Amino acid sequence: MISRTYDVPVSENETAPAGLREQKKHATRLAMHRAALELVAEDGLSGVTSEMIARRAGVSPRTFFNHWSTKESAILGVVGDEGPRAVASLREKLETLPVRAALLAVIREGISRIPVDPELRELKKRVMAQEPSLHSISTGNLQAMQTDLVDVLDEALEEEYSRELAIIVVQVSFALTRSAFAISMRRGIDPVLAFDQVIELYHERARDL
Amino acid sequence: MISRTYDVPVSENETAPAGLREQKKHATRLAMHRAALELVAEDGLSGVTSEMIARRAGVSPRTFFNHWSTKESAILGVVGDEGPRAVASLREKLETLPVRAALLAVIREGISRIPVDPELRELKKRVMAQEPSLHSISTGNLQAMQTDLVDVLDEALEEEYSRELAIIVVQVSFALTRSAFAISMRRGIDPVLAFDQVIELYHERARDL
DNA sequence: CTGGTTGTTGCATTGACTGCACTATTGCAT
DNA sequence: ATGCAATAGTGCAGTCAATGCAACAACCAG
Repeated sequence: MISRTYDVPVSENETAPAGLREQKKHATRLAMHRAALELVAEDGLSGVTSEMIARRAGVSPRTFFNHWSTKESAILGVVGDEGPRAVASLREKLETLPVRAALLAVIREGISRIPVDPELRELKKRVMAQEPSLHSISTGNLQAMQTDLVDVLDEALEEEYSRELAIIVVQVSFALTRSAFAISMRRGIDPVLAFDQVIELYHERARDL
Repeated sequence: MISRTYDVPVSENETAPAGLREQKKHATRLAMHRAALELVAEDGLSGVTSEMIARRAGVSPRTFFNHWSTKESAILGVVGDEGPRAVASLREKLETLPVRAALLAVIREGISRIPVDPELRELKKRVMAQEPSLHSISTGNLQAMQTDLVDVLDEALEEEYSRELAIIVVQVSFALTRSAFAISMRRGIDPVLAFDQVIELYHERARDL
């Protein structure tokens, strides 16, 4: 069978300790992610090639692209397709929660699933600060899922302009998410914590500006 | 002097009829933009190369990249750096308006500056619908300006957590902008009109979901 | 007409990314 | 333990986006 590209999250505390095979694969992935961050921190995004990253991680250039679909996704340590999980989770929560609350809960869940390697956080913080173009890419990665969520909400809301409302609610919620990431990076705090603070600030103070 | 990349908006009703030179340049730009949209509508983003676009537009491949920094920016007909103008405008409006209103006014101003070619709107609508990855890129282009606006607001707000509040307000405002573009594309209506509707929906209905 | 400016082009090059065929490990069943 | 199937890693060749550079052509101002 053909080897494919994964783009699945990097983490140590992954579910399933699994076999030796999985472990090695994961170690390779982590090595590449770390190498990517280190190199970019040193020489800047444009000063680093996929080949350099591969070399420092001790793999062939081809292997690099078997794991990451782009150079940038290796740097960001991205984040496979959360879409399906998010959709299911949203459907479930909509049975007991109002729209906005349900959506925010789903997002919070997603954020808390991001692995937090204390070693890499500082590195990533520095990299994100010095390479703004990565921000767009990072947030772009979320975009895919948004469409699916809009569909779910559109279906759930049975009002007039439900599609428009769904779009707005999803966009605004992800705006809060991006704010949380920005603040989390800026202050080096846990993303979930930042998210909670953002929600509070938004409700208590941001509305009457 | 060296030829540089422009990435400046495509429009017919541009300020300054200018000399023949300007006219030709503009015609070339428009031809490329149109060619890009047409080709992508026909064969999809990945089925189109920069060379094909250049050929259909009747220019050399090199000229293509003299005008557009990426293949995608030609498709989107992107929009040069509105940053400085937006910053100045925001500073001015902050003297008479509250933060959120000032920001929204600046954005509305920016949207209304986008040229609206009825011929191309339909084409673009189709392309955007069938190529979701362009959405991320389109919104990514706005991201650059956001940082600057955050700085201005941070400075203007003299509260605690002013930076955090500034981030949130800007992110949310741009979320509304993206919503407006999405809806504008979806229904084929004027972006400014869509923006106004979004603002109203947000205030009147989206808050209590 | 003339010279300076600016848009256009060709050429060569780098680097991201992919398909394919092949090797090397590992997991599993016998 | 041994052999087979599945999957991770590799090498290679190729496509295409994007850029620097130098020559060239069109325009514009005097």
